[in-house]
Amino acid sequence: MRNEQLRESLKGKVPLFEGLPEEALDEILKRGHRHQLAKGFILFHQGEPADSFHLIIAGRLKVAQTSEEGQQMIVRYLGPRELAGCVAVCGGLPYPATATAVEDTWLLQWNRGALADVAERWPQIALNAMRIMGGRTQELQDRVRELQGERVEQRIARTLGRLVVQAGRRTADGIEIDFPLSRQDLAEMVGTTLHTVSRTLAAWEQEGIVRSGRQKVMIRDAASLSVIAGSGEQSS
Amino acid sequence: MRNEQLRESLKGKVPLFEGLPEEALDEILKRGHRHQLAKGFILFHQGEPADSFHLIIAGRLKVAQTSEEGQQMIVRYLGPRELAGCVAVCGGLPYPATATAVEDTWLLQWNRGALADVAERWPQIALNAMRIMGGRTQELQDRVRELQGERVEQRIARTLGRLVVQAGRRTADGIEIDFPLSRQDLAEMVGTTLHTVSRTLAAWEQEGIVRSGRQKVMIRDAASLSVIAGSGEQSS
DNA sequence: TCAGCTGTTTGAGCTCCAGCAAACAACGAT
DNA sequence: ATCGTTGTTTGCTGGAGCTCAAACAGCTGA
Repeated sequence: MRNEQLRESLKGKVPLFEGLPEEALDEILKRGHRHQLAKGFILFHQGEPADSFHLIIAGRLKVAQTSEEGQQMIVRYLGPRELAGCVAVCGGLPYPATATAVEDTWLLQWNRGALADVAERWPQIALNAMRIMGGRTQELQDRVRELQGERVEQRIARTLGRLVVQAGRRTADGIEIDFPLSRQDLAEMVGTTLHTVSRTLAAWEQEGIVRSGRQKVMIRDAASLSVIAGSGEQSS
Repeated sequence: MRNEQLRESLKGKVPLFEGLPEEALDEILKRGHRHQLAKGFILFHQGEPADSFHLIIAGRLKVAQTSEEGQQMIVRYLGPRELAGCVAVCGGLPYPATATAVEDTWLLQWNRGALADVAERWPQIALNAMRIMGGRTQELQDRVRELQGERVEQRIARTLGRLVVQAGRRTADGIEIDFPLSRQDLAEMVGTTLHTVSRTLAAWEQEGIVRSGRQKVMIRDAASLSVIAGSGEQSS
């Protein structure tokens, strides 16, 4: 992809660079390093000092945290135009989680110094960064609340709903989650076991709400799904 | 309290103002408005536009979030030298939660404009703000992981451990949580019911790990507590 | 084509803990 | 002192969902 195309494809759509003049965007993109990561490879490890952050041009990353006892949790998936490592680099903290490519992924990378430079020239970037971090905090708070008060089925529905927004691809018979997503992955996002996820999806498949296969989920009836997400299905 | 005493009591201890020269601290404190909030009163409501943020001089605030369905969750308690509303104001977002005084509380308040001013003069403040936000994100991630993988007893132990650090007061027979904390409150922090909290504390009281009364918890054996927090007590 | 691996399904049992209920205790106000 | 309010204790019951187990299916590479 030529630089110009790249700029076009990103213009006005990257939250971190929102509100910047075009020449700023040009300059900033020029300073980033292009970079590729094959499916399955790790971009950074939890606990490493955060010396650079990454804008996803294409592909998808899984951000996951592991506790000392070995239990894993998926923090989120990141897609095109989203940032990996932004919270850590801005805060001067180690990476709080491990980022793995779940598809072949193209990135644009800046180191900490470059960020400081451009943030000084265009303070809007610092504001944007804080807004992004605030949004993430908000999301995590919501997730804690859900874990505390909602049933598993409801949480699976919510999680799928979010994935539809973040990574849904319209197809002939529904909206498909556009990257390989196993039952185990879904379980680690929701806070349950792959067994329960499997059973739940099977039940929904009966009702025609989803269709699913090996590492594939397709939503056929988003309305029903959001009813379940909102209230936890009190039917038969 | 005179201004000078105030400055002394805060110097070098407020995370947001870390690394600032003394004259900066002076100037900043001068621009803040003193402010008092009696026990039980609300500082700000969830959803309100965040136009000011607050440094706690003395007292304690409860930060809680309520979902549309009415279920409550306590995000955290804030004590002296901590900031309320910082994430929201910095990010230009509405307050994500409601802050209530659980004791008579003295505050120092700045509006958004004042923050922008001082952050422009001393950019270190912006960096500190981001580090604080990053830390909060980290904490919330840990909490999500705990909710997903740990038993209630373990989570209660962890929560008490954190409260000891944040608000523990050494006394003759142990460390007491230094503000009124009901079973219900603890339950909303942990993600369980007051019944389970009550039962768990009763069991621990048998073993001499805690002593508790009406809105009071005292830790007598912090070591045992952290063993439970770390591994979830597999004994008889 | 077959073997091996990884991911999925499904069953059975059991446990943790939420939900309901009712009594009890501490505190504050009159 | 007494009453009402608010917080706590404790028993009982049921069910959601975790755990263990085993079979099954889809993909990959030799």
